[in-house]
Amino acid sequence: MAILGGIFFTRQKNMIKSLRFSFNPFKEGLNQVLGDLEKRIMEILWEKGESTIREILDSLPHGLAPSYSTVITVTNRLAKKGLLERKKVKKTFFYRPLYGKDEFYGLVSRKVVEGVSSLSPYTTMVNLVDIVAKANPDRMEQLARLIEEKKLQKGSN
Amino acid sequence: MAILGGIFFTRQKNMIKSLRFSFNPFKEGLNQVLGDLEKRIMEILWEKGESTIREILDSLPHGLAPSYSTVITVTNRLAKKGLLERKKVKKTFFYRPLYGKDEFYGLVSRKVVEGVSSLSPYTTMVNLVDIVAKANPDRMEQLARLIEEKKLQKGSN
DNA sequence: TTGACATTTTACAGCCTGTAAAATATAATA
DNA sequence: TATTATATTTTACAGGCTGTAAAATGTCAA
Repeated sequence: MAILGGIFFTRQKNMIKSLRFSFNPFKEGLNQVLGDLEKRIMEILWEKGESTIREILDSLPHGLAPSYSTVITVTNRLAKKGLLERKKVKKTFFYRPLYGKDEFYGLVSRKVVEGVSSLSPYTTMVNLVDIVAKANPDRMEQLARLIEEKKLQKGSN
Repeated sequence: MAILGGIFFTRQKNMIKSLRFSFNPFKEGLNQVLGDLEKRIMEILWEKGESTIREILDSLPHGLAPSYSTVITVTNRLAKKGLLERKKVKKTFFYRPLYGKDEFYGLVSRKVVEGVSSLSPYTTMVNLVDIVAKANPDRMEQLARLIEEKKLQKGSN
């Protein structure tokens, strides 16, 4: 255990540095990337910014809340997967998201789009255009603008 | 077991109709969607069009090939996941991809892009444009064209 | 009927998420 | 200081996934 600026940091055995996840397109929203409990915990932490296990537990819907130790296990797994930072203040551990919610969405999107683009670039483009056109026609202009901007950007490099 | 047009079809207990998969953007190519052995089997079937377990086994790199029963298990799982059709001719089962390789890539791409778009539409667009610009600058024009076409298409509806 | 070969059943390992009891540590208090 | 309250770590199991394969069962052909 090292002391840094008055805060005690512990390195867990299997601590992992970088973000890890898999993507299930047959689920919805955050459940595409997180399990049910994982998702509920992340949402609490995004809301509160930083919490102890006890606080997380108390924030879970009463009656539907799992046990204290279950929350510990899953929260620690989120830390191992690179989603949370864990720091000890005095005697208690505080967990804090390493990425804001939007930032996290962005990282997931980035990684997934990279992956799917590497698999089949043209198809991915076609699909995105089609999906945007169907779901948010108003975004088409936005997309066109993004492309123009990117082209200019390239030109100026 | 039902007889249809002289071909015997068997419905497995847990036969699943529609395509199912999850996507791991930290892997490469088909391994984003399939396990190692699953991938090798699909590639053999895409190449051969249709095969028996025996043929699949014989097509696997000698020395690295798993046992006959392993191939059965994994191939049947691919059928359950909606990737293969299994039909019995006389006494032997033939396995055939329900989707061509490109078609499969397309379906995966479609589903994944749908999923990630629903999570965060704008970010997904930004990322795709950025990734395309970085990896295949020549595709930028293609993308712009796709958008124009889609806009026209919408106009004529 | 007996083989040879194919298919189904059953099982286990290792990874994942949800679940939680048991064991251990630690701080506050009696 | 000994006890109690609370937090953390360890250990474990279920159920889902892929890889692995033996064992049991089915079936055609000689």
